Amino acid sequence: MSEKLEERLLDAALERLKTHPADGLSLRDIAREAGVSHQAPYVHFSGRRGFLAAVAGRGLARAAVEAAAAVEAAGDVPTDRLRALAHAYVGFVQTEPHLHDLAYGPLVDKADHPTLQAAAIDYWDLLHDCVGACQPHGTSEPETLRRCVTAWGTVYGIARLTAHHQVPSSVAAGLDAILDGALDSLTSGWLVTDGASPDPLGVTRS
Amino acid sequence: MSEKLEERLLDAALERLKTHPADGLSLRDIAREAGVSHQAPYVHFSGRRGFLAAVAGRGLARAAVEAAAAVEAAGDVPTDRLRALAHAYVGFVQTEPHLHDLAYGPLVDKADHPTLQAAAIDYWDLLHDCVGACQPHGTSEPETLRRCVTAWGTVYGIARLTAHHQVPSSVAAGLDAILDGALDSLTSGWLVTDGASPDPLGVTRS
DNA sequence: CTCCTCGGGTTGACACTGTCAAGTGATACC
DNA sequence: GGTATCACTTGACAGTGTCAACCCGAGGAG
Repeated sequence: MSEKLEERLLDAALERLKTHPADGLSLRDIAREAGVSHQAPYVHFSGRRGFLAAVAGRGLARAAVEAAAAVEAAGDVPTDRLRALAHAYVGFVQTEPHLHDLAYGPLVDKADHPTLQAAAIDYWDLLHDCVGACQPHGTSEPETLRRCVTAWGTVYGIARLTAHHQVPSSVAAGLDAILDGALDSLTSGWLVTDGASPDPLGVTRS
Repeated sequence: MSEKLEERLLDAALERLKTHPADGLSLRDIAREAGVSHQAPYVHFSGRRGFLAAVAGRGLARAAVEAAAAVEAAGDVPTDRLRALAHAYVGFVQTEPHLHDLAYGPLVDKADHPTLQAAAIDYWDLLHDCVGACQPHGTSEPETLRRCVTAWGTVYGIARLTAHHQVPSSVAAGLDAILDGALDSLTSGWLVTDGASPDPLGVTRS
């Protein structure tokens, strides 16, 4: 009873998400677990979607903080920082796949709750910073954005496919190697500025 | 009334999936639409999960057939075929994101229905063939599998992120360019056989 | 022809869900 | 003291998935 009810409900939902997918999550169940009536959540949230969005926002915000810490701990080399972000992201998807699905899936819209929107922006900014720092001088902003999406998509896809057991387990076991290989491939491709054709000899120019 | 009820139910569900996400799909609603009682689906399917799995199987099987046709139409050059597969996959995710989510998401397990399992295997085999044909001579099978997962993950991630409007719309508009760039990056990286460090000068050896 | 089985479908019930409407009680303010 | 507000409860309603029982027509066995 120490915390406020609003936070207790969110934390109970996050706890359940660790083991159960989001679509089966019941407002009444959460309320029961918190020892309040089935209508209590409606005082703090605008229906089920609003509640789920708030849950996703809280969870994603925490994940973003963890990821930022991992990036900081990785030192100053841009590719090391990007790699740390990628591994943090994969760890997030692996340990909390249902939360990740909720935050970036169709059950909820970023417009449903401001904290979700804010957390998504924080995470995106982190990605943008890490990818941007890996770009050679003179890379245009649109190209950087495209590379952000490519990098995110790559890590996202690999992480989600393995988290939901869609790839042979023998392959999933080597997830880290796959991820590192994909990142190497991405970053080495970035050494070429946009529009230009591949020019391996240009890699050393700052 | 011409078709069998089983197929009418599946088709009605696939139709609804084109516009509504799978988690809100109601068995009773589907049954009503087909003009039968709310219990009729249980004659043919083992509960909701079994029904959803069958729906996903039917939809994924069709998508696999379309993708295979697109690959064939692309000619004989391996990278062209892989590119055709990637674009077909992205088209599938873009036009039927909810069906894709259902087939590869946590709402359903491949073990829930044999047709889903078979369709998933067909699609995977298609991927494996296309990726395998792009590998230089002597690439080990485990390495090929890893590259399958990397390629699938990359395309899957980029497609799903844009389909669910998680990236800035200005970037999503250039989806094809992003996809082609990612594929170029992947395939050029594959010109190096596994274990060896990057060696740009070796790209021409067969 | 009668009897029986059985697959495809129906009806009815149950527990459960999200959500609307109204009520309650304490706390803060004029 | 009165009153407005906030956090919460109680009660209802429609809709859902699922279990159990029933029904009915076609097909085969005797």
